[in-house]
Amino acid sequence: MAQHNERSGFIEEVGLLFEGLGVTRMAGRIMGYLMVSDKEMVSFDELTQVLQASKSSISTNLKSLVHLKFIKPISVPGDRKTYYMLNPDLNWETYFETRFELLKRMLMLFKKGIDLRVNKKDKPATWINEAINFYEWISLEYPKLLKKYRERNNNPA
Amino acid sequence: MAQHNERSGFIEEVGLLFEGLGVTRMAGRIMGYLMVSDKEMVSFDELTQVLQASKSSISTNLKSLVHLKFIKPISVPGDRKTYYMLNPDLNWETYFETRFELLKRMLMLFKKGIDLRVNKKDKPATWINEAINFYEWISLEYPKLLKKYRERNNNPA
DNA sequence: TTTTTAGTTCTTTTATTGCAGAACTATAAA
DNA sequence: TTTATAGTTCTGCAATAAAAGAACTAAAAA
Repeated sequence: MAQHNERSGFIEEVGLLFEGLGVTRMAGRIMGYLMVSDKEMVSFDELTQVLQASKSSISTNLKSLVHLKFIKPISVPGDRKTYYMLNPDLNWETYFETRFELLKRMLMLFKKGIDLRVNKKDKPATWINEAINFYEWISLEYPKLLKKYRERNNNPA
Repeated sequence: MAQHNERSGFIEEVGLLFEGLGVTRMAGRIMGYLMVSDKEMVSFDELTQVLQASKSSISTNLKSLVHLKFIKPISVPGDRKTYYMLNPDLNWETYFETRFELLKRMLMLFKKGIDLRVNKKDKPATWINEAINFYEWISLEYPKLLKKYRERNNNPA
């Protein structure tokens, strides 16, 4: 990192945390920099310099962050540069809804597991049924939870 | 796979799904086999054979599944073999609570981000504050949700 | 039209990780 | 005590993926 201060530490932390979230460490660093930069939007070139990374890596990772709707590209007429900012339209509920897909897949799989068993009352069957019980419940409650948040925020007190 | 039937397909599916959950594909296959096997418990050796995998891979993955409390080793006196079964004591609420840790880490990080900003009212600050708003809310609701499930199941109707 | 700027895309390098094979350990059986 | 069984751990290999480097494209500026 070019500058060694609290911010570069923060940027690395975001990098590591986002890495565990499925994007690359570099994508996380970009998010981190956008969060602590004093500018509202940051150019491609600035990112390569401050993150000491290659253009190719920055390019690829910016694309993926745009695709995930984490950031938003800004183009200004008469300026060939593209700027990027944290996407104000990102809503976290929607992001969390993608997690819901995984829950449903898990549920489907457990049900298929039961179907494939000869004995549907023994210990493994009981284990699977308990999983089904939980996943069925959470698959029902999870969207409710997000809906509740959405309502609270769209109809503020 | 030794036998080509619906079950081996299922086992592969579990492998892929669990892979996305942070364990290895092989660990997922073991889970899959334990789910569709007609036996209540399965030996180390049986796993190497039915999954056509090396002893080392099976050994390592069994250890990790035991550590994650997904499975339980069973030893029988007078029998040197160790058997494994789906852990009846696994409770999914507890498993999901580990997800909660990540939520808290995200929240902490966003708060740190705000602290590091000079301007705490501009667009990036607003973006972070919205994230904080969401994560603060879900960090509060998430444990409630799991508690509700626990109560429903410990006090069955 | 030529040159510079800005960024993309393709190829190569490097690091990580899962798995196999083999050597090793412990324990029960012969 | 020796041998066979059951499983662990260490080493090496193969596959994957992130990032760098370099070649390429598009468009504005000179």
